[in-house]
Amino acid sequence: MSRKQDIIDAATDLFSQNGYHATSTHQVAKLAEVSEGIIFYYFKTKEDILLEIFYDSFDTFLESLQRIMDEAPTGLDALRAWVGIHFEAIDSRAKNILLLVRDFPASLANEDSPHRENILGRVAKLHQFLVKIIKRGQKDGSIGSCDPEPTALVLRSLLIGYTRVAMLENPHPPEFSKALWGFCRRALNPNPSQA
Amino acid sequence: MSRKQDIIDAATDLFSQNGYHATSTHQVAKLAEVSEGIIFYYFKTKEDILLEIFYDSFDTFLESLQRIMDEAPTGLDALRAWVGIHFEAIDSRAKNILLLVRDFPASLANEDSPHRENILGRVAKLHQFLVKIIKRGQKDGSIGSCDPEPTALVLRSLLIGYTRVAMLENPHPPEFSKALWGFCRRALNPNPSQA
DNA sequence: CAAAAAGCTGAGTGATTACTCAATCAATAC
DNA sequence: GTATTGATTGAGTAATCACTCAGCTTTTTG
Repeated sequence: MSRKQDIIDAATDLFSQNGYHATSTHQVAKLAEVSEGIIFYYFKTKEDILLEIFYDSFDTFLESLQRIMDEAPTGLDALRAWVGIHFEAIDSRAKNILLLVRDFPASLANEDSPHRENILGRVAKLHQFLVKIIKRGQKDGSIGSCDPEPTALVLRSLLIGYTRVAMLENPHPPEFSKALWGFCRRALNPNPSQA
Repeated sequence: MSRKQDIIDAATDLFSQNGYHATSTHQVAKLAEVSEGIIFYYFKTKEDILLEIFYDSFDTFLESLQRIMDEAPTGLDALRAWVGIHFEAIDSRAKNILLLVRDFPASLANEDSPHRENILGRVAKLHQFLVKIIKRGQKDGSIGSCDPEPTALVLRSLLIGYTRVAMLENPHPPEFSKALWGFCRRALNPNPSQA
């Protein structure tokens, strides 16, 4: 394994466990068993380590999503699989996801952050995937009629919030994930109810 | 206004704008037009300022929720009003909420944080409010049958996620908030659909 | 009014820490 | 075998920043 990967691994461990700010580059170097200097040979700044972890994780996530879309028979199935990725991350207490949930927002909120564009670009890509999935579901009859754009945003919000809550507050028993999916299914049900 | 409140106001401004870690106590003192020393006369540590802001905001939130429950005619109406509080916070770009959304998670994630109990206690209170609202809705027929505990968690997750997304990414146009509420209403519909 | 208490100041401090750099080592090229 | 390039080291540095404290001012109390 490359030195660079060692650094990323150690940083992911420490950042997710103790938080980005509470972790020093000294600690990262120690855990990765490299000198502190080399961190700054591979990364311009400490923040760049965080960003690289984020971009890598997100891009991997987008790739899985693409695979899911190709394999799922219906739009609703694709959505279920997308939701499932989140559950898996929660169950395995995936460090990179925990890291995102804990420490990411700060740099995003600043409207003048130089990373905002890169980040929002990836988020937009995910959003478009979801919109596609919803439209597909509406075509194949597995998802009811609704405006795909806002619905995609709602779904994204729900899963972000749920992942956050589940990872920060407590483990999530099966009935919670079942309830979440049931909630979505009812909201997206193609067969209109009698109001 | 008291000096202490001046400090809280300045801290809320700066923390929400630039982030907790990127803000120094020196800056807070300057904006509040007080000496740096007095910050530590009123607060034991910098973190205590953040916690006080959080506790105040959360307690105010819980009070509004109580009022809402007393006034709303049905469970579903109470839920709608609860959702509405979030929309108002987003629309007004409420600083204390932005602050929570941005900087809070870190101290929560550590299982051994001394604040974890206080925080989770308040969260549990909110959760119980929601459970009560759902049960009430099921009794008065405005909400369909579902397990109240997990459903409350799902609703809480959804609103946390939505507030986060709306505040960090972009303004939220009316059709988004409408879509969110429509999503909830369909998921909670008392009239079962034909599967 | 005197004394005590509370409120307030801002220069100072000690510890931390992201980042640098001159020097060494390893590998590749010629 | 020598030169060049890239990889790696770790001691050093400059800056930051949360927090302290001795003393001043204002308010309260008896």
